[in-house]
Amino acid sequence: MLKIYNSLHNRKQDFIPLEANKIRMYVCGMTVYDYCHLGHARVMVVFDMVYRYLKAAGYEVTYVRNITDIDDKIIKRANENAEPFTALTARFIQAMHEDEQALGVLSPTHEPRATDNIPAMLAMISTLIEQGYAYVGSNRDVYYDVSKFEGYGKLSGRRLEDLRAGERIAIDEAKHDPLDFVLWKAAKAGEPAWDSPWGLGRPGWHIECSAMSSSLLGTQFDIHGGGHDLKFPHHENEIAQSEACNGHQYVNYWMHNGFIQINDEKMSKSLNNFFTIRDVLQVYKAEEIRYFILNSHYRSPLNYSHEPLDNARAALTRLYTALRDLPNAEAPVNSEAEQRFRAVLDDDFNTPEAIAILFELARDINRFRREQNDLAAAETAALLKKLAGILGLLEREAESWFKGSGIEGLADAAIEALIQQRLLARTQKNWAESDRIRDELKAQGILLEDQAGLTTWRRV
RNA sequence: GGCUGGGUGGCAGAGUGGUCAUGCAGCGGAUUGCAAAUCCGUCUACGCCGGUUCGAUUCCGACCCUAGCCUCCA
Repeated sequence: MLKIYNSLHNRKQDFIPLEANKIRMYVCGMTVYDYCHLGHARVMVVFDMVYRYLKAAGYEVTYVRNITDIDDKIIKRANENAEPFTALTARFIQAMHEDEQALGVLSPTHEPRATDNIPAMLAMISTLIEQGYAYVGSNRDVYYDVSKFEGYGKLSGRRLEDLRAGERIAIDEAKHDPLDFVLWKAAKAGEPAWDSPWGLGRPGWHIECSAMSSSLLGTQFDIHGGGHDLKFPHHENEIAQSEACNGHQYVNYWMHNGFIQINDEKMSKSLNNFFTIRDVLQVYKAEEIRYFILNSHYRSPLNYSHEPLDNARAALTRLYTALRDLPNAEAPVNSEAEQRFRAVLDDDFNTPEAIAILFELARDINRFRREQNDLAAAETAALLKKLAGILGLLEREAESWFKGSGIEGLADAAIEALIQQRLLARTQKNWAESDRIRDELKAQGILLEDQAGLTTWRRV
């Protein structure tokens, strides 16, 4: 039985989909005005893992992740660059897709863009106005009236009085209440704008998710995910909009992933302590980043530094070592290891425990090899690959992990030639020459390993 | 101030009312020409103070420290 920690109730709950064997899931995606950073990588990878596991668990999953391609930051950045905002967003959507592909993130079922869904947003805003949940402000902006929605604050555990007592809410004369949020923003001269019953303007941020999720998944669906910082106000406002508009519960299970931190502080643009995915890919392999993310629980904070990434490299090397040079085989069906693997993922996606099971399998494989039980080794390796694949790990060939691209440094053929020379020396028990060649290669980052009369090599 | 979370061995990071996380590192052994890899064994833990209990790192309460949200933010 799958259990999910539901942020709406702050506890783990049995997961029961609205429709048997089908899951409808929505995740808040990126605002595309810059390169994605590691925090975005975490959302991508975490929910990609969720998506993969739910499918592997036999569900038919419809996964929607939106792209916010119009908002204040986009307009500002486009103006700074003196380019149309559409050129800016097209460029960063492309970059985002490249980053996702590098990280082994599967494409969602749908990837709607805000600018393609303005009519659905207008319809929703109209309904909210008709039903008395929204009003047109003195500045022609349309606002949501939070006082009209009884459940406001239920996701984030806040009460309106507490929020009003806060000192950080900007005073805005156009609003009835400082907590009211904008649904439609009237355009200033020169800004991108769409026509609406309230004049030219653009949608507020929150309305896009409400409108697009409803369009693609229906007015009520199973899982809604996003970064922890979106819980308030973004997700709270989505609930207010959708439930007021549709008159029933919006989302059954809310999932929020924890942050990536730098020196125990949140990674963010304002603190200027962020690393883009492509920065990190200069130093670490994509699979190492993926391992780093999945080796902690998705709700925990995750501190970024070279140590856990180096650790990921060592850990993946151990796993790929177990897989190396084994023939293809059928994975055993419904093994004890697989059952435990599924059980820990059923427990709110406990990926660190799942990874621990992968290491048990690696040890089993190594034992079988030692016993010369090649069939059992190959079958266990197939199981290891199968289970790791649910996490999006160990999907490449072991040899390519060890030998890399070979673009830099010694060519594969040159390495092989030196290994042949060394083998000759070894048959003559010329250990000095043998060790000299091994040291020479080591100096160029090539590690030789002699086993059972064979010499294998890898780049380190 | 209000609301959420955390504090685990040298590091990272799970978990549990009473034998084992896991990976890296360390130590001992096997194997190896020597290594590497691998296998076997092994040492370092549960912020602090009380309470419940036969027994708490795990439950409860106080305290200390810490992160996040309350403003755009994954």
